[in-house]
Amino acid sequence: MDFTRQLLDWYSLNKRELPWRNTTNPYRIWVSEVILQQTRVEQGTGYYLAFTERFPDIFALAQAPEQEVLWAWQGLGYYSRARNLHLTARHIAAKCQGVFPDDYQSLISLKGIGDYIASAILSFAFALPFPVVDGNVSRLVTRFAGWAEPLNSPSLRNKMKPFLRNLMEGHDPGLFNQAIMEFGALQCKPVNPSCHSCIFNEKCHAFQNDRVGSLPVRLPRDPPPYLYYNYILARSVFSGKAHILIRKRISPGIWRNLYDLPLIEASRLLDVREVREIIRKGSTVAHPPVTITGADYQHKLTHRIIRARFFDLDLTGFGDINAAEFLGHLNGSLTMVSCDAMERYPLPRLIERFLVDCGCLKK
DNA sequence: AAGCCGGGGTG
DNA sequence: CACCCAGGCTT
Repeated sequence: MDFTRQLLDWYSLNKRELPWRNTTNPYRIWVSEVILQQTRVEQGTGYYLAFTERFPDIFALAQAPEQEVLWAWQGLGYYSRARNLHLTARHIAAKCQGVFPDDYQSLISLKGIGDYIASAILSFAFALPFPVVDGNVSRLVTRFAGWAEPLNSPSLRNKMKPFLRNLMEGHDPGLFNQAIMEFGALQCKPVNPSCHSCIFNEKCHAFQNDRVGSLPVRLPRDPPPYLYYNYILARSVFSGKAHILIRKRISPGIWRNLYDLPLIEASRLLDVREVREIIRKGSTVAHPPVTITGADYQHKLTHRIIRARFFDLDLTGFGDINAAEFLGHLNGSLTMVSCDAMERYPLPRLIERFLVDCGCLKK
């Protein structure tokens, strides 16, 4: 029996029931693939269910304000995925009457759709023979074939697709793609793969040559640099409700279009005296009531490590001093919102954690 | 070609 | 701690 026949048999016995399977609806497939980029199935499933419930078709997504889309994405990370998803939904709704393109060139010209997602949509929704190359597939193939070129090297990528097209030949493209990814995810796992129960272990180059632990080859990354975020929690009570000052991160970079707090970014964490002086310079208040809120936070991203310290600034009783003006020299686009309204704003996990810890946000 | 972009689970 | 996940965009 050939490789693909064995693979498909394995798949029919071992596949997981996942909510985006058993559909040829390109919208649903697209949403699931975007959510699952760089994201584990277990982490993405809940988001997928909530997202498709809130935005059941491409028109619902196109009509929504961006802030709602980002809110649905809150905690998933890589927020440009959500912004691009929204942009492309608006494009397809307006320019294509909501109908998804069914050719490769049109698909990858869309924001947020690259080679992988285009191939996934074409094979799952339209049964066209485009092999997908994701982390699971490249791991399985490099091990099985014994290819030691680094992942993402041109030479490896050049032979990956022909290899897969050859295996796919004569079979259902969507089924083949699902099966090979599932095999990578469940059997040919990144660490401690289940080689002894693997149906391919006799033909697997890595297993036969004791190279499973050293394939695929991944180039080492430089350690991420530290960022130091000194945040101001500017609070005030009026109209009988607690309010805090938040800001929209409008510039390109980390957490674009999400909300955080007035920020003093520096080469280190600052102390109360330094922060008080910075605030004093930008306001008419001689002695800004700045205190430290509690323990520092550390938040790790793939490419940065953020050390965050939060300073409390209680503006209650400062009468008609406008809080945004108070800190306006730090950042633009500041807004005073009630704590009750906070749960409607998309927040990075770091800010969400802090606001919950200090009682400004309920969770 | 290289840098940038989140967050979380696992060993 | 390190590793890595159903990758894509920008420069």
